[in-house]
Formats: sequence, C-alpha cells, structure tokens
Amino acid sequence: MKQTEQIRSLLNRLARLDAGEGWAGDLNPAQRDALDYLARANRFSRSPSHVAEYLDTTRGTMSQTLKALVRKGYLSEKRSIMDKRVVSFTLTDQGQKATSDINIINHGLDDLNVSDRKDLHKGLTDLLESVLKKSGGKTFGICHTCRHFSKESQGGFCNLLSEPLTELETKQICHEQDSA
Amino acid sequence: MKQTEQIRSLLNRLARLDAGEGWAGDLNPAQRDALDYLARANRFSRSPSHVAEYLDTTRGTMSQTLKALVRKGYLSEKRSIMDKRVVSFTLTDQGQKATSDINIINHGLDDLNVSDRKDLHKGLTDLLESVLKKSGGKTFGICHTCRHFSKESQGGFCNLLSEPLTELETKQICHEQDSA
DNA sequence: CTGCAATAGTTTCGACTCGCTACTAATTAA
DNA sequence: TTAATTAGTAGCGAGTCGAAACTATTGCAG
Repeated sequence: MKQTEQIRSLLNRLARLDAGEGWAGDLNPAQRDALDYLARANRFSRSPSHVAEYLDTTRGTMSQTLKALVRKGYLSEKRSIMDKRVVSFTLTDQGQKATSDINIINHGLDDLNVSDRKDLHKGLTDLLESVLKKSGGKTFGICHTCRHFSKESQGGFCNLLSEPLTELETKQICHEQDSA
Repeated sequence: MKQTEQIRSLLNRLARLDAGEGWAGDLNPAQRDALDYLARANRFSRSPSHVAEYLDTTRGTMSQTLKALVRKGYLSEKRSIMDKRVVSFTLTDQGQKATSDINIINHGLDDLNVSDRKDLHKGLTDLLESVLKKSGGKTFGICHTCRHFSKESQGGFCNLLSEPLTELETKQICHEQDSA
C-alpha cells in the first residue's frame, strides 16, 4: 500500500479511537467536536454557520447538534442585538468542565518526545493547510497570526472588524483569520 | 491552547474533511471506513468482529453497516465451512473500484516533501501504537512484520495458523499480528 | 422608499449510525 | 452431555447527516 494511503488510514483510525472515547458522559462525537470548537473560538466566530463550516457539515445538521447541547446544559444561546438573525453560543460551567477532560489521544501523546511531537504538529498543520487550499475552505486560524491583527500593549486590535481585543481573544480561533 | 489538544483537534478536523469529501457516491463515512479496512485485510481478518474491533465499535453496529454495503453491491458475504458461525466478506468489483478512488487527503499529501511525509507517517504510527497500548487494543499490523511470520521463496508461512501465504497476503492487515 | 435578493437560522424528512440488550446458533470445556 | 463461550443478528431509542422547504431579517438597486 502506498504511504499516502497509509497516512490517510492512520488519520481516520486515530480520529475514530478518539471519537469512541467521546461517549464518556452524555456527549456523542459530533457534539463533542462542536463543543470543542466553541471552547476555542472568539466572540465573532461562535454562530451555527461558523461551527458548521469548521466541521464541514451543513447549517441544518449543526443546528440540531447545538440544540442538543443547549438542552443538555453545555451551551447557552444569545441572539445578537446588531443583527437579529445572528445567534452566538457560550459554554456553561458544565461545558467548560467537559472540554477540559483528558482523553486517549492526549495520553498517547505523552509517550512521544518533544521533538517528535513538534514534527507531528507541523506535519498535520501543513497537511491541513494544503487540503484547505485545494478545497477552498477557510483556515479558522488563531487571531494573532492574522494580517488584520495589530499588537497593542494590552491585547490587540482587529483592523478588519475595528474592534479591540483582549489578551485571551488574541489566542482564540477566528473565522475571518487570514495568514499575514 | 496546549499543543497536545491542538494535535487532537487537527486529527479530528482532517478526518472530518476526508469524510465529507465522500467517495464515488452513496457511501457514508462509517461504510467507507469498513470497506477501506476490508480492502486491506487478509483472509483471516475479514469478519464482522474484526472490522468492529479495528474501527472501535460494536459487533451489532458493524453488522448493520456491513449489511448496508452488501445491499449496495460493494461486498459479498461467505459463511465459513470450518466454523459455521463465522462470516467472511470480499469486495466486489464495484467495491474494489470505490477504494481506489483518489481523495482530498491524498491530494494534500502531494504538497508535502518526502521527508516531511515520512516524519508525519512515523509520528502517526507511534501515536497510534501508544494509544493502542494504553487502551489494550490490537495493532492490526501488516502480516510480514509479525513474529509468527516466516519468509519463503514464494510468499511466506504463518506459524500461528500453520497456513502458507501468498506474496500479496504477506502485505495485508492481520488481526493476529504481533510485532516481532 | 420599495420591492426583491441574499443571508442566518430552523424544521422536517428519510436513511443511517451508534451503544445497548436480548436473542440464536455453533463450538468448546468441564 | 450439559454448561459456558463465541460469532453473529435483531430491535430499540437517541442522534447524525444532507437536502429541501421554510421564517425572519438585512441589504441593495432602482
């Protein structure tokens, strides 16, 4: 078998093993992936559309999943005042707690040495970037690596949205992120 | 965010993009993963139990998925004569064709240079091994890397099952594989 | 200003996954 | 020969998934 196919197979198998863990508690893999994204996204990137695009699914499907998460008490929902069509989700305390739970992949990574782990991280990042470029998908990168970002003494500033950013926010995922 | 969590996130996102891209037509991710495994497994490793264990799911769930694949014409089913409880699946021509279709991850890997690709392959392999060791899962490795394997002029021989192996079979996945 | 297109999100549908429990049939152990 | 184990399947309920239809809001061209 070609090496490329092996890599694809490894990727899928690891994701599956990780997903199997997800049922711990009352979250299924899709729900956990959504919660996982929302825990890391900034305030401009927490709508159903954004989660759907990040996880490569439809708005309809994601709407269902998010509804389930709200019902189970992991998320709270807030309608925007600026644009009354827009909805934004925030993690409840229960949601915060769930995302910090350790999992099997994190355990496995403990066995890798620092250098190997760095290589793996770089390899996956490069691969994702290349896949996204070919499929036209957005990168959903970290705020402070964006060409619209300006560093300030306290946090930063987004030149695209003309909004000040807290220190924490500069480290979150943004749906508008475009590498500098 | 910690690097380990980023790696987990990258893994899941890549697997999701791969699943979304879909193959030729009417296969969902679970069905494709099963077909993908069966295309690479040897004749001792093609039962519902084996696929279920490889993909970390239950026999019941996998039974359903395999039934769907048979109905759609991707697999054919055969009962064993030795042990009448055992079922073994083989890919039809349609099934063979489906597995050879290119996909988005393979495309993305084209952009990585040879060295980076090798690093990525090694990193994922090590990670999987470590995860499996901790969870008690089987490795499902390649036949000729097994401690029960003996090389012969034409193919090889399995000392565990006392069976001669063709050249092709020595390169397939085996559920009994145990590294030398 | 008005009417129409675009956008954000939801609902419903049918096929399917998933873990679970309960079941049948075949095989193996006591 | 009976009892335990193993392989596989059936049915249940919750939920995913894509697709299409639908509501509400916003933006835009005339």
